[in-house]
Amino acid sequence: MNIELYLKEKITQSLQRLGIESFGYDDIKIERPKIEAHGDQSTNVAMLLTRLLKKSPQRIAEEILEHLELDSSLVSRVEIAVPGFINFHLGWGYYRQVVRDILLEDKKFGRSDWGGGVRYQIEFVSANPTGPLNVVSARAAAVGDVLVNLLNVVGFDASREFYINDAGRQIRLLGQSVSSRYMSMFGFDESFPEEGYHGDYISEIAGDIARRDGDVYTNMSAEERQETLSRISLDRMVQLHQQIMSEYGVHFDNWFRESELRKSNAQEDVLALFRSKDLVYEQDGALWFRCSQLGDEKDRVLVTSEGEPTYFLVDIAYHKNKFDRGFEKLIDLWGPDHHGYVPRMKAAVVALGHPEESFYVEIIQQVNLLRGGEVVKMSKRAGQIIEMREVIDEVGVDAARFFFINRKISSHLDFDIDVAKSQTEENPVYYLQYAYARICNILKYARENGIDLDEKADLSPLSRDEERNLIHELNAFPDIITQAARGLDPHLLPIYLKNVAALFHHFYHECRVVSDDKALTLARLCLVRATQIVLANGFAIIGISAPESM
RNA sequence: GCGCCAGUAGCUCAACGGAUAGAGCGUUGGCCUCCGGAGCCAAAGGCUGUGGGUUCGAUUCCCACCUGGCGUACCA
Repeated sequence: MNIELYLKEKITQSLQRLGIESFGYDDIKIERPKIEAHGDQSTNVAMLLTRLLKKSPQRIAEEILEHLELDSSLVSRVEIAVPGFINFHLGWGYYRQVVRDILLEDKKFGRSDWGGGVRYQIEFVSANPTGPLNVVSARAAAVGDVLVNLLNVVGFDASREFYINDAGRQIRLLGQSVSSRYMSMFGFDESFPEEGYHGDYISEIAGDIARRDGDVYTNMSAEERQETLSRISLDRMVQLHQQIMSEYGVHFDNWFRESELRKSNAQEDVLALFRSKDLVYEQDGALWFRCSQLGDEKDRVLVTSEGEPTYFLVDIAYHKNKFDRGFEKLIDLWGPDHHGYVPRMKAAVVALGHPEESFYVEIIQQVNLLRGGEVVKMSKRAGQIIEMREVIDEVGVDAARFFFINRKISSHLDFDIDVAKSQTEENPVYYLQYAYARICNILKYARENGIDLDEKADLSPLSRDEERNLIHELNAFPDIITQAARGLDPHLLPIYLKNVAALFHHFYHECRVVSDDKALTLARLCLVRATQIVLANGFAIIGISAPESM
């Protein structure tokens, strides 16, 4: 049952009895106080009414209480606290019901239909196929994946998309870079492009091609060879990206190729639409978009004076394509180097005829890798890039995902490799998984001693504070999920799960589960099982494993 | 210059506008005859960068400033 709705309804009734009608009931907050002495649920309603009623909050709270009718098995005590809070202490009748509900709902506990099936698309990572994935991509992958999980759990219809920039100048540069390295392996000197890609992986790709196909490409014209090698290299990079995402547990619903978009002349449709709305003009031989009228700081070029569509124009066409596919809300996760790009893209979405709120950009802030307490310096030009591959190979998928989710996505993240790979008490991932493994062990131990979990067992033996605190926290799970989804704040989940694990460990140390007291054992096994359900459901959203033993 | 992000315990970070600002790590001291000690308990540690404002109430919202990171293309 939802105790917050129950209390809100009762308070509303009380207010009506007091003759208070014109009041924003949505502003009434029912929340869990931070401090135990303040009860299990608390409301600020009396404080909100001070200006309207011109009385002290305490006086108002007293009047509300006089007209409040509550079920005494659910709410054991109600108090008024100093500024004017009304604090509710919940009863065991309520707590037992919570455990029952969790056992009954099992994997569905935490799910809701709050989102009403609205179709979301989240586009993330979308790294250029001209090089290996870096650490920011790893963060974006974890965040995007968890966001989609969260949105789906609360009843949206969300899907994952990876955009492959497989067209344009950078792909030509890729072909030229590989071609130059390839040729030098056969003793030919082909100039390396000025803005080419210098990483070791370019030589590796060239070497692989040389081993596989020999010198067959040396006879081609430079143009033909570069074109061919570019296609081979591209396919290979995309394949590598797909493989690593799969290992990382991120399964995109769609890998969208820019080249397909270009083939369909989608840019022309955008230009035609913008022309019809008088949103473009020509100047200095280029075609400009009047985005300064739509919130951007200046107008931007859509077609260069060379007649080439800009990346921006193609990107507009891509976002139009997303809407055309029926998505109602788009979320893009971008790197910090693209935040200046947000206003123009928002302008474009509006120009396409969609409401501004239908398009969100979340900037995934940068990641500092730390090793031995020192920031690992990364320089793209020098080819010193820590690859996503190295990180997940070194620290493992569970730890990597957990650490990337563990921060607000708008915050810079210090990723300490030593901590992430440590298998000690320093590592919060193990703290959570240890709680889960311990639960599995207790259930196993009980079975071995002839006591099977009975989900219909009498729960009245539960009476300790440690039990009640744990149940109270378990009960917050659906609310945390909703909050995390609504605010696009995946980091709330690790925080919450750490609390659950801590309360469980505390309970474990204070309350012997499997004992000679059969009735108490059965009741506590139900609580242990309920905790297991919450941890498992939380792990599933974060995408980390739930080990039965460690 | 303009824009974005951040500034909270020694360190890494939390805190839908709420009450005495919380965790983890690190430090100090306790707890295994007992379902897993990868655990538990306790102590110490703070003028929430600075100054104003809005509010019954501000770490949170607004303005100004300081510090750090990033961005500011007819590149992608």
